[in-house]
Amino acid sequence: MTTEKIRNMEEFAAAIGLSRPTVSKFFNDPDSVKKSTRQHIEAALKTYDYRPNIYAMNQNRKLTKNVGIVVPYLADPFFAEIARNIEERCIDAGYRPTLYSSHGEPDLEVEILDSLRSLKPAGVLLAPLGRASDRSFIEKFCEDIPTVLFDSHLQDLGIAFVGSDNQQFSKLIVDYLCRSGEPPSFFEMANPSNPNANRRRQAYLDAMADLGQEADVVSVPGDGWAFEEIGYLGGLQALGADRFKTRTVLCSNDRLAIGFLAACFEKGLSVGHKAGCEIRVAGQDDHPFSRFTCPPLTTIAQNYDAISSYAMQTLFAAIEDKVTSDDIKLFEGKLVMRASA
Amino acid sequence: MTTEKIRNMEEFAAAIGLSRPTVSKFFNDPDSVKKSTRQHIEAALKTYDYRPNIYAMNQNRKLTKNVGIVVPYLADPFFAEIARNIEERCIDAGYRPTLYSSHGEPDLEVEILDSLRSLKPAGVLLAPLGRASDRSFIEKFCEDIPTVLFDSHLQDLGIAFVGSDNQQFSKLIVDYLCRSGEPPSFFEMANPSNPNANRRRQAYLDAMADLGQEADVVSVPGDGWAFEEIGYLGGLQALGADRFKTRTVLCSNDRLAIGFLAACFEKGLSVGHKAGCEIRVAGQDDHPFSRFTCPPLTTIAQNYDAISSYAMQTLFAAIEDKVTSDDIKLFEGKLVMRASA
DNA sequence: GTAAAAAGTTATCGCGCGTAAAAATAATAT
DNA sequence: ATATTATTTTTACGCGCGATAACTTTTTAC
Repeated sequence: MTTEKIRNMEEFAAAIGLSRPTVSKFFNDPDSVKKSTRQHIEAALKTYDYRPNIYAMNQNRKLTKNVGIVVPYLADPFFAEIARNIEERCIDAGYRPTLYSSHGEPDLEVEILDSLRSLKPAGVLLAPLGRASDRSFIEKFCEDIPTVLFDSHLQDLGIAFVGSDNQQFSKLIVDYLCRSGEPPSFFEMANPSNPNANRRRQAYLDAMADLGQEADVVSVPGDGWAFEEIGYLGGLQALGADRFKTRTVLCSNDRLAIGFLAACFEKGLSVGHKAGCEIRVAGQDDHPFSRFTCPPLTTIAQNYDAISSYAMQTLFAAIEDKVTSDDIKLFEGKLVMRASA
Repeated sequence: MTTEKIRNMEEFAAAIGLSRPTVSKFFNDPDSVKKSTRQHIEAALKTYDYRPNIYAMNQNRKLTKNVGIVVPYLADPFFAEIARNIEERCIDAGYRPTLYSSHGEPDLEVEILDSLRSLKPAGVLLAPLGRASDRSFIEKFCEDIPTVLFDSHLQDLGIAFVGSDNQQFSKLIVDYLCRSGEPPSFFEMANPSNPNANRRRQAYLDAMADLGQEADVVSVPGDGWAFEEIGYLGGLQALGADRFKTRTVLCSNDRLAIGFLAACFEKGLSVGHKAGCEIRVAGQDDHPFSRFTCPPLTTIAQNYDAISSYAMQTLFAAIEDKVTSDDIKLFEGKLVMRASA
């Protein structure tokens, strides 16, 4: 065990009797060296625990294997889940993902993108803050670095956008609710930063019009990312003031619905579609926790897998082929019927 | 607007008529240059949008400003929240945090720590996977890089451990439950990877013994990090088989409790401490969503702020003073009384 | 066994910056 | 005006690796 600490590739190469360029070639593609030397290196790797410095590697490379993932709010399990999904796919594809959260703050989003440049990423998957984002800044960023947007669409930015078909989401759930009972009121926060919220409201209005029903939108105050609390407080207020025209409430998203359910509980309203229940509640997203609410939340499931998978594919295609296919891919949601509506 | 793109510090220095070392000094400490040149640089910084490359900066520095944050499972809002808290504190302290999630996989934890070395971090805040962690590997890592452990304690590793006083947690909630009604049964998963779970079980047993009550531990199968599902499925099974000796259930943690609440709901059991309720349920952690369960969950609140704050302080003290104070800091929890128990 | 192909070596830049010592310039004191 | 001190500049090297060109050695082919 002459385990003198190996400090760099030079020392490692010397220790195993090879030249540095050969070792370098090996790390960039193990098959680019002769099989015997490859095995030699691989064996030596277990004796001397040496690893090339990733950041030094990337410094002078024309194309790195880095991928930046930026989400607006990581404490939201939806983004945590989708980030996890994307990270795994990146790793499997041989890339090195680095995850960032804007924590709901536009300044931080800018800061992240700025420092992301130092990483020289091959590409970036960005779920922007939405309305609060510094559009012109992101625009510049997208010009320099292949960027696929997801979740939140910023018109004409990035090489592609991958998200959910909010039109279809709201249409689907409105149809279901109307078919199975009373037409729904729509519950939302007044100033959503995420543009999806606006599309969902509009889709609700359209769907209701299609069915010849009278729409009823209840907007409650609140901004930021504490959706459960907004849904809870707003729900208490709206229920107390009897603002809903119907006893069926479609929430703009699941987190709002979770807060609204808590408000219903506090008001002593029994939620569900069964006989004896006083109010039906539905959400949109199929949030990881929606299965475990009381009652379990009826919702429209985002296709996590499809979104992250397609976003990755698009990005990799762009990286490898330098295609700038400015397309928009929207995935449909699936109705998930549970006890709440 | 002679906005020729500035590519590096060399070009930037040349463009503003200074030498690179002077500019370099400025970026490492704006006060280390004359006030007039400092103002000169700061003004120029707005004309030419140049930023030093962070990774190149760190390459040849004895002490970087990088801080690694590693959590076991980021899709758990508890870790997401504490990570957010720590990240903000790092930024405010002038450090650059980078966040990693092991996604519950020991291999990935090792991989993360390995690649973290390339970052040359000044220090690392690590919440290990726990039982599943590669202890000897982490030990080596801690020898090389100042590391503060949090949440999950690995004996004798790192320069310090910061976490919650699980003894006190369980004692507090057991006392409360006994005082306010029937003594609790303890609901847990059979093979928790997090060592806190074991401490909580033991603390439950001790607390019950202290009060002269008969303990009742119900362990349900399941491993991994899908605690809600484990609590839900296990809860259904345990309730169905009538395994609980009492009608008061203390869950090992809030996520398990959330799943258990869903099981209770499905079984038609009304949860709460009010008259007419059939079962009381309590958790431990004060998970971000526990306020919004139906009914809201009575629990013991972890002191997020104190934990992250103290962990940061300890790490920075160690970085700056090179103190290796191998101490353990446990924060007490606060009883949060809500409707569920 | 010899030529051609493949693989490895040496050598030298380059990436974008930190760092340290020596030399030059500027600001302040006497 | 000279000495003193504070800043800045020059110069030079280092970090850990990628990339390329010109050779040399080994392997494969015939």
